[in-house]
Amino acid sequence: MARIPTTHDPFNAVAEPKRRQLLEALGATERTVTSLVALLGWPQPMVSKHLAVLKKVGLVSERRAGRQRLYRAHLDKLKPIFDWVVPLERYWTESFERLDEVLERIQKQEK
Amino acid sequence: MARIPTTHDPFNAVAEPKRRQLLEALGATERTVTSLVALLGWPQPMVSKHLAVLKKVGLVSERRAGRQRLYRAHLDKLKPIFDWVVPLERYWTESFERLDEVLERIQKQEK
DNA sequence: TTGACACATTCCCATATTGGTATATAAATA
DNA sequence: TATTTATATACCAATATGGGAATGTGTCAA
Repeated sequence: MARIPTTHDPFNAVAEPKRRQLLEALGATERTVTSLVALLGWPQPMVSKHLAVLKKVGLVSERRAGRQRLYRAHLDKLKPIFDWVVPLERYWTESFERLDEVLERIQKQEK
Repeated sequence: MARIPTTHDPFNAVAEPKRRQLLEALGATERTVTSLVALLGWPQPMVSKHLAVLKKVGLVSERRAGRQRLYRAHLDKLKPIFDWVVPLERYWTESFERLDEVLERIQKQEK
């Protein structure tokens, strides 16, 4: 077997930083491929190919309008990532630090 | 170029579900490889190899004790993922739904 | 010192991926 | 109809992965 395909789930799809950028560039607005090319400064096939990956995972959808295609982000598809990582935050949050570390910092501040 | 190495950052390291399981299995407790093998039921080399990836990204650290190695998770290294995904939650949260959708649901409830 | 134990590492294979370049497709326009 | 515009797709190269099986390494024990 090999590595899990990028189109398998949101985790793998957004592991590529360019695809995160793409989602950010889309934000809440529908955009044309050309507009994304202009915005990001990438070669057009690169934009199309990354969009294709995002589309397979459902992170974007496409609507045709004449010769253009309008892409829209569906960020709710990131929920699995959200749901996985958020509960783990408590492990690095101050409220769960070891008591002695907290006390040590308080002492420093008192000096 | 090829795909970004799994050891490049937490996003790529954690895109593999087995590595997420491993982190969950570790949780807040230090564990031995053998203990993880028993807990997860995977072949030992598989556990070791996935741990090696997590270690390169800093998501786990290793401590030697006799012939065993004790692994501990460092979940704070997930912060980049947390910081990226959490601000995007607002896009699928009810408070940001389109007004007409909200109204439509309210009407249904009134029936 | 030899063996058993805990774990890491190597080798092999099949498979995807990324970027770049070139080309195909479809729609609008002259 | 011929051409241009907007976008997708095919092809190529280099690289890395993950699983399985085998083997290496270091440490404790008899």
